[in-house]
Amino acid sequence: MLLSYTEENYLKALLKISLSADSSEIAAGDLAKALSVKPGTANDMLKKLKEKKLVDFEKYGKIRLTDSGRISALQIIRKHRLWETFLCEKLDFEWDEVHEIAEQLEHINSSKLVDKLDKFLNYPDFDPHGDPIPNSRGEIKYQHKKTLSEVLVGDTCTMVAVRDNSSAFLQYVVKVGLGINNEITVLSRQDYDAITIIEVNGVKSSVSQKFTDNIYVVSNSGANKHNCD
Amino acid sequence: MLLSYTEENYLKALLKISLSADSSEIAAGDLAKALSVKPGTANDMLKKLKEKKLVDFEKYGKIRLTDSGRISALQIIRKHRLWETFLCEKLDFEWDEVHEIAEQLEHINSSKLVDKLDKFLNYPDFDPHGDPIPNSRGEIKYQHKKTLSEVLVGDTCTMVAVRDNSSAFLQYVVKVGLGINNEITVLSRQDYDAITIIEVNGVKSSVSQKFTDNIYVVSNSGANKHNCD
DNA sequence: AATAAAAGTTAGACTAGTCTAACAAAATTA
DNA sequence: TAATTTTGTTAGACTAGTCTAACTTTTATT
Repeated sequence: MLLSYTEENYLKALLKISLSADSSEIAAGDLAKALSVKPGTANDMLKKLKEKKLVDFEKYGKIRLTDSGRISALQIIRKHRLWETFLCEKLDFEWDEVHEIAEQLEHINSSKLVDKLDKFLNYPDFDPHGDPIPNSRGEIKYQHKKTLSEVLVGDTCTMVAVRDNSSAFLQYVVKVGLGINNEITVLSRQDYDAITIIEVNGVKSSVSQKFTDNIYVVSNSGANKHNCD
Repeated sequence: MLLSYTEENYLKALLKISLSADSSEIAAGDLAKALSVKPGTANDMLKKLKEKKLVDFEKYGKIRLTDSGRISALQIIRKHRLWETFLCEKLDFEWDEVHEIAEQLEHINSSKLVDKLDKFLNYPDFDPHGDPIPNSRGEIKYQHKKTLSEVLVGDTCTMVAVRDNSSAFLQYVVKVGLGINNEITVLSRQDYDAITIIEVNGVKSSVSQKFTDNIYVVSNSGANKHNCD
């Protein structure tokens, strides 16, 4: 099915919300907020998407992606993350610069291009932010990840992703000397305000709870790295 | 100046027409035809572009790109040709497949991306079809090229570009065993219908005038290859 | 359970880009 | 030069996507 640029953005937003909320039921208001449009605008588009059998909902009810809506959304996310990977790995972009450009590139319509790009990048499973890249069948490799806030004092873990993809946060992460696949040791954590002292490559830093909440890691005990599913 | 997708397409079409006609004066009808829109539609957009000082024309008169219109158009063509080069050289696309995809990619808005892509491709001067790629200042390397029809019997030349970029023609060119930078020897030419017998890599083929009109070459006498300006 | 607040829907209006069809000007041809 | 054909312009209408503002339904609070 051919979708407009705007329809694609609505589908992508719906999938992202349902993934981040761990529920397939989406409130119309959350969608409007995610897309920075007014509720009435989102409502109009939802009717159109329902007409096209890409979403389903009752009047005043929660929204769900249909199977075909979900498949379309996954393809868009696949394109977005493949392009981000391309920009970082091949064109030497910093990871905080790629999101805006990928927002445009994800709408390029050519399945042959996507597959060739995937091959060129050697079929990556994760993008530069650690987010999983759906394969051509829409399948995603999951990681048993947790936030850095959950790691116990004294434990060592490996950073696998960020939760906040904003440029401001990503730049801060770099400043702390942190990046995907870096080892982090949690040296101490204040009871009162959860300020955490971490060590990365021999360098110690104090970081806030807001920071640790936005860093995803896997435990370093056991073979719990990338490529688990 | 930020331009819409459609405005960009109008500017690009205007530049292409003025280049192919060797005149900067463009008829409104030619523009409408190039874009497959109705004359009234083109007229509306021309008014808008005139308002933005990207084109200039009098009522019922010929159209010209202004300097800033020309610069914008050159940047779009630069992007188009860089992406075509990327698709062929890095993603192994055939040269007849890249045009449609590049039509989309040329509208991606990020000057940093264009410059990094240019660097990644090692600052190419010509795209896979032999068309010159404007550099970041909008400058173009010209070639002293002529069509294969103009080459005298007995002479040898080097193919540098095609005039017809249609998939049908490009596929035919490949079938004859021809490609950019191949040497062509003109063995004979019929007076009556200009049917020409050429030899490429030891293989002889008979081709029509329509064919030879659409192949650009440079003479092999003298140092008259790529990179002349 | 009644009321207030929050969330969702609808109607009417606007813009960009397109169309058709009537009209006007310019160019061609007889 | 007058008639005809070609080319360009204008007016009115349509679609997609957006807005505001009024309205309705659902949810939360007292």
